[in-house]
Amino acid sequence: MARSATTTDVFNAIAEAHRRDILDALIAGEKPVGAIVSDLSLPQPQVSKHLRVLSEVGLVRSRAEGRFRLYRLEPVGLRPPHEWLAKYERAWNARLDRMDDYLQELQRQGGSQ
Amino acid sequence: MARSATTTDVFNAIAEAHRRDILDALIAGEKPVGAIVSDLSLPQPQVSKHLRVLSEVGLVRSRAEGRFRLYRLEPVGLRPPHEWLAKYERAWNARLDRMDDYLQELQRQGGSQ
DNA sequence: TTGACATATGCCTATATCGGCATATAATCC
DNA sequence: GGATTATATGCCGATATAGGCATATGTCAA
Repeated sequence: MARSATTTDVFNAIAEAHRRDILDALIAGEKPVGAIVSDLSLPQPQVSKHLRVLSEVGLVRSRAEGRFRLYRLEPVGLRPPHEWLAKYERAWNARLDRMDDYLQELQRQGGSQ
Repeated sequence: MARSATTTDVFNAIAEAHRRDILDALIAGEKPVGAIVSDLSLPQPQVSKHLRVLSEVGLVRSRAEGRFRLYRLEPVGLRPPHEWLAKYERAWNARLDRMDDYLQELQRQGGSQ
């Protein structure tokens, strides 16, 4: 077995930087493929393929408009990864707090000398 | 070129379900490899290799304690993906709001019949 | 030293990937 | 019809991967 399929898993779908860029480009709103291509300066077939992956995991939907194909964000699929990461928010805050404490401790010691 | 290296990129490191499981197992606190192995019922070499990847992207640190090796979470590295996803929070809330509106609209129409 | 335990590493196979390029499909306009 | 534009798909090569297994490394105990 190789790495999990991007097609199956949202986590794998957003592991690709270009795909994240595409999603970012779609935050502003619905766009035809060509707009994404010129936004990101990527070859058109590459963009189409990434859009296909994003569409298969449900992060994006398309509708035909004349000979254009407009893609729009379907952001709900990003909730599960966001929630998985949210579990760690406490953990890193705790660490930053401890770091703060440590820095203040250093400062206190430095100040008392 | 194939997919980006898990070694370089936190997004790729957490794209693997087993690695997410390992991180989840470490939320409770520092653990030796063996504890993770029995928590997740995975072969030990596999766990060691995943820990190596996690360690290389800085999501995990280890210290030696006798013949054990204790791994602990280093959660700060999870902030960038969390923040990237946070941008979309508004987007999916907006969508859920619209969905709410839509459902209420349906209900209003249904109620008036 | 010898042996038992804990962990890391090496080699292997199968596979899914990204990107490049050429080309197919589809819609529009002349 | 034919030409042009917009997008999707097919095939290819290179590569990194996850997992399996055997084994190396390291640490302690008797």
